[in-house]
Amino acid sequence: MKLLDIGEVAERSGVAASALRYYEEVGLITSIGRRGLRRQFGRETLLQLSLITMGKAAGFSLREIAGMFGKDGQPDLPRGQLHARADALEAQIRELTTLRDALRHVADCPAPSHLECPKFQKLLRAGTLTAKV
Amino acid sequence: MKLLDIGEVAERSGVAASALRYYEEVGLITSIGRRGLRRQFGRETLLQLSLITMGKAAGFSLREIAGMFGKDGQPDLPRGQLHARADALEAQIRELTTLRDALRHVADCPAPSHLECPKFQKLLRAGTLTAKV
DNA sequence: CCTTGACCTCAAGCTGGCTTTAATTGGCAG
DNA sequence: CTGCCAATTAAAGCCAGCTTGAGGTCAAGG
Repeated sequence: MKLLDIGEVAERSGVAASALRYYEEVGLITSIGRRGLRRQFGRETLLQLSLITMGKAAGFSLREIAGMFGKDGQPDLPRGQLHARADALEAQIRELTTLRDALRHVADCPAPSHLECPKFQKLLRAGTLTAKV
Repeated sequence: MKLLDIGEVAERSGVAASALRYYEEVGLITSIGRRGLRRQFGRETLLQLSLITMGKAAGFSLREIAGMFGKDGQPDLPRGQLHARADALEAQIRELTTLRDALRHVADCPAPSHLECPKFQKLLRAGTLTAKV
């Protein structure tokens, strides 16, 4: 199995080498040896980085991501917790959808004041996070 | 129009008073006067905070949120840019959906190594962020 | 053999987004 | 009028997640 220098991993994953070192430091990924001083990474690291990047995009912290997948990319958590995560994600997806619709509404609605527009207010109230206005 | 003390805004919006002061400092919200020392907020602030909270949940920075809505909650941006935002959100929604599915897969799939599982890999590759593995 | 350039370590620094602390102010109930 | 208590300010502090810089190492190519 061909090993990868950190530079190659960086290039192929789009994650900066400094960030990769940081990820290793905090235990998110593992290098499987050195060539001289240089860390060598296995190919599976690229897949792990896909997961990490995706998790980050999803708004999870590195700790949370580590907790979801374990450093080898295998799940550490019991199924129930993984499902709970998935459900939380679904809630977030709904939030995002609301926001997207709100944005589109704002772009298209000719009303002078959006905060007054009933349609807009309804959109806002659709969000679970909405305050007691 | 009844004005609100910061404490009342904090309670009703779920945003800490210190955070509200911070938001005002960076221009995200505006108080419309003082009663003695105390800031007074209008009711529209609550709606603005809904937007802000939602935007944050969506992973936008405060700067970005400010740019989307302006401090009065009205859009600053031309329609095209708002639509572009909405489209970006949609992309993020797809990412999240992929992640959610990946999580569910991991929870349910009995395969010993998920990184090897073709179904899982396919899920990963569905994400736009996926590296050149 | 020598140079080069990619990598190394460690420490410090930075940005964002707040929170905390300390010392003060002032509206309002009694 | 008194005193309480919520609110005020400025400055410092904190966490995450990296990046940057200085100074060092070493494998490979010419």
